[in-house]
Amino acid sequence: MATRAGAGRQARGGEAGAAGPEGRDDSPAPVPRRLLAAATRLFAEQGYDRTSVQEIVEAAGVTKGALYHYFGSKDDLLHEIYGRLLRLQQERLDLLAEREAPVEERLRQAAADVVVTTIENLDDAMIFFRSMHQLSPEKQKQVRAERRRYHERFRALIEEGRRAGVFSDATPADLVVDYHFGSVHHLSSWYRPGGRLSPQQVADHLADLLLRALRP
Amino acid sequence: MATRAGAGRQARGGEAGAAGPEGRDDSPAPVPRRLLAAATRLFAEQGYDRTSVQEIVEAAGVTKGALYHYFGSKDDLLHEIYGRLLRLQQERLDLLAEREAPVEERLRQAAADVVVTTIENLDDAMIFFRSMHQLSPEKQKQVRAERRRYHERFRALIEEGRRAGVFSDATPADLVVDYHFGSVHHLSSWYRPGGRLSPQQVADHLADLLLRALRP
Amino acid sequence: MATRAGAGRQARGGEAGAAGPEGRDDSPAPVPRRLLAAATRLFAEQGYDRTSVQEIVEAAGVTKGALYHYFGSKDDLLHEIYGRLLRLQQERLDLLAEREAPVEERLRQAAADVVVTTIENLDDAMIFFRSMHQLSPEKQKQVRAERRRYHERFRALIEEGRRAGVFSDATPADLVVDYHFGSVHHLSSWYRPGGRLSPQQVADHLADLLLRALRP
Amino acid sequence: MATRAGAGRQARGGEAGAAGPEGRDDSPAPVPRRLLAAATRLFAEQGYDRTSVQEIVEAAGVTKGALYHYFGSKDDLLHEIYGRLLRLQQERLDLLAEREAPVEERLRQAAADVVVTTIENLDDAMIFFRSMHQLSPEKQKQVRAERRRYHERFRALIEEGRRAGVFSDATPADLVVDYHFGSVHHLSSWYRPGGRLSPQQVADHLADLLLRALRP
DNA sequence: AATGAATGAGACTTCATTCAT
DNA sequence: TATGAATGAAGTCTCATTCAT
Repeated sequence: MATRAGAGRQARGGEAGAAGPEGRDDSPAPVPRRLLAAATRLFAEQGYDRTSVQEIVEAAGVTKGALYHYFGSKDDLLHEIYGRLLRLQQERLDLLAEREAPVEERLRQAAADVVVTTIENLDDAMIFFRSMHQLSPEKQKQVRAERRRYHERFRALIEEGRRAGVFSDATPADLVVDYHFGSVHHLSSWYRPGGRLSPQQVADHLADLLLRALRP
Repeated sequence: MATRAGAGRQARGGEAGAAGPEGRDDSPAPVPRRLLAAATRLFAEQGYDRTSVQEIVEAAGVTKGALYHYFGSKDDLLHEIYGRLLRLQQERLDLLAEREAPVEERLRQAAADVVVTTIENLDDAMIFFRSMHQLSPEKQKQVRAERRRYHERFRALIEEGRRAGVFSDATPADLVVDYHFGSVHHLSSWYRPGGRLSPQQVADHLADLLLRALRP
Repeated sequence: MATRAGAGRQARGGEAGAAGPEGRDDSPAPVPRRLLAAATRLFAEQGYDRTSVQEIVEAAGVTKGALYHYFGSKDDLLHEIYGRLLRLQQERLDLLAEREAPVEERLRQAAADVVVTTIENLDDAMIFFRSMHQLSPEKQKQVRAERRRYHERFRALIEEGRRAGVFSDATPADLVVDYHFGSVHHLSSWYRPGGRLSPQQVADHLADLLLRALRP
Repeated sequence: MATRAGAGRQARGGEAGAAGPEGRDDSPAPVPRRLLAAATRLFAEQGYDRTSVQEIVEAAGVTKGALYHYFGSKDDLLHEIYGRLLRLQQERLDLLAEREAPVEERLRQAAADVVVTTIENLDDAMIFFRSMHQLSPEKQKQVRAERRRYHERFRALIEEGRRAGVFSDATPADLVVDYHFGSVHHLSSWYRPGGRLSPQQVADHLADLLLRALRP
């Protein structure tokens, strides 16, 4: 267990090593990375429960022993996929929210940004929304806590705008947040790459709807 | 085959028979009904793949043979649960949309109504959004077609309002529909019965957000 | 049991009743007859164990209750199919063997006749050779006894010819019988209706091979 | 998939390893070998459909998981049993047919040899003739193709003899082949080890019947 | 760091037969 | 004479995980 707990770090550590600063690295991706990529694709295509460990290791070109060397369980793969997306979005939201700009501008950018990064990681997002309930209760709790932190930061922006008098307060702020994130979750149900609208266009439209709904 | 083909009808037919006109029917619910109720609860609690047929029949107090007498597969149970909710919501939308009232009023009612019925059937809804991808491809196609019909009806209301000049046309109508239904899907992720807001209050707020976003 | 034991008779009784002497009977075939016909086709197509009672009753257009009214078990259907073919061939052999004709002529006709009737009842024959071991031990014993009687009658012809000096006695007679009946069994493995040779031509060739092998 | 694809080879590879060059190897037979032996015996005794996977693994002293580690399905076991016998007989026929000897001598030896090897592998042969139709259609096709190759080689011998003028051409050659192989198939229906005639005696008689039938 | 054989529990589904009506 | 709901045992196969090497 203790040994395996460190495995996640190694998996991530692998990312940095994949390409040196000189950019000339044609070595194959490291094993943990290949496993995560295979798992992500398969979970998105078939669902978590329908994807067997055997399929994952075959797609990654390794054996089961290797998977269990790096990850404590199948469940760990799922958790790592979540973590990847959550860390990315939290980081970007924190940066955007702290910028120097009118609050309505920062909210618009944050609302659009989460749409763009969700579309750019649509497999991760689909897995997130479909399979979170398949995580072990313990890990589920942890993920939910990280998500709450994200929501809180977003809600704080709305309330900041209200205090500044630029947003209506007709609707409880957490309902507004859920309204917007509902549409973000929903993206993986209908958005298809190569569709009529580019990710940025979709993002601008959805952010616009949010801002319009908040007009006083 | 012939036997099973008729089973769906009987399963639904069972609904009407559950309570006589005098309302005093203490006979046990018919077997197909009991099975659907048990499956609904368990799928919502544990997810479709994690719920075994054995658990369902035990919860319903029948044997596996009985289940397969009425339903061709576990998959059929899921399909029937979807159908139940879809038929209900489609019926209500059709009624609301044809009323005599200003279009903004009809849209507001439709937008709120789908929220209320979703909350009132939160188990069905949760199963719907989490497990639809676990249906057989064929049934998935059928469900998607019915859902599309629902969306189309909703979208037609928005476009009617645009032609009447009461809604903005800043955003493509289908995006607006997806925006709203995203929040409906999302309900099962955060709404808990007995919470701060009643189903109707939540519905009014969400409908209000939609209408505000559509203000010209 | 006792009641059902009589069912076989009724099933056969049904045969005579199917068409009156006037030949104008457009009533549907009686239920036991329809069941046997369906079972014969399905057993030949799919094998005995792979054919379910449900399939049989559906193909016959009746219900399971009806089947179990006329036949004590699935096994009974198989037994009845055997009996039909065995009775037919035994009857014909007895007639042929008693004719007034040289023994080599009678053997040739008997050897050809069993080929023709086997081809004309190819489904029954296929079931016979493939599925006899799936009968209950008791019924299997009975069938084997009837078959032995058939073989004995055939062997007697060979020995009659030997005593008359027209057949070689290089080979034990029972081996000769098995040699010929092997090829009869084998028919259902390769003969296809509408092939290059008519049933009678195939029969003549196989009888000829037997007679040639027996030349002194 | 990849794992199972290799299993067949290992199963057969296991054969060579069963006894070392010194012949003193008391290690237990390898798992795939034990499984095949158990399956062969049980299929012959009870038939393919009546033998459960559970019975096979119990007889082999392993678990179900082990069976499915080596064989993709119950069907694969059947296929492997067929393959074993087919490969053996094809190999022997090829050797015999190419010998330096008069064609009637080579045909007689080939005709007798297939009888002897069939008797020596009577379980395999019984399974072959009773259960081939229970193979998956795809595998059935493959087996039929291999069998056809065997028949073709045999038929070529007959035609060679005809061209040499030593065999009658009264009967189409393929009919002659079917005549003989019918009796080979039939062996498992009547031959019992320890009977009146030894395998070789039976083989000589049956080959003799064939040769006598072919006399000009 | 990695293999892959083996486990054992549990998955979904089928089926011949019975019985109240 | 016939129905069809219900049974309950058994069927084949899958899977996450472990462990000796």
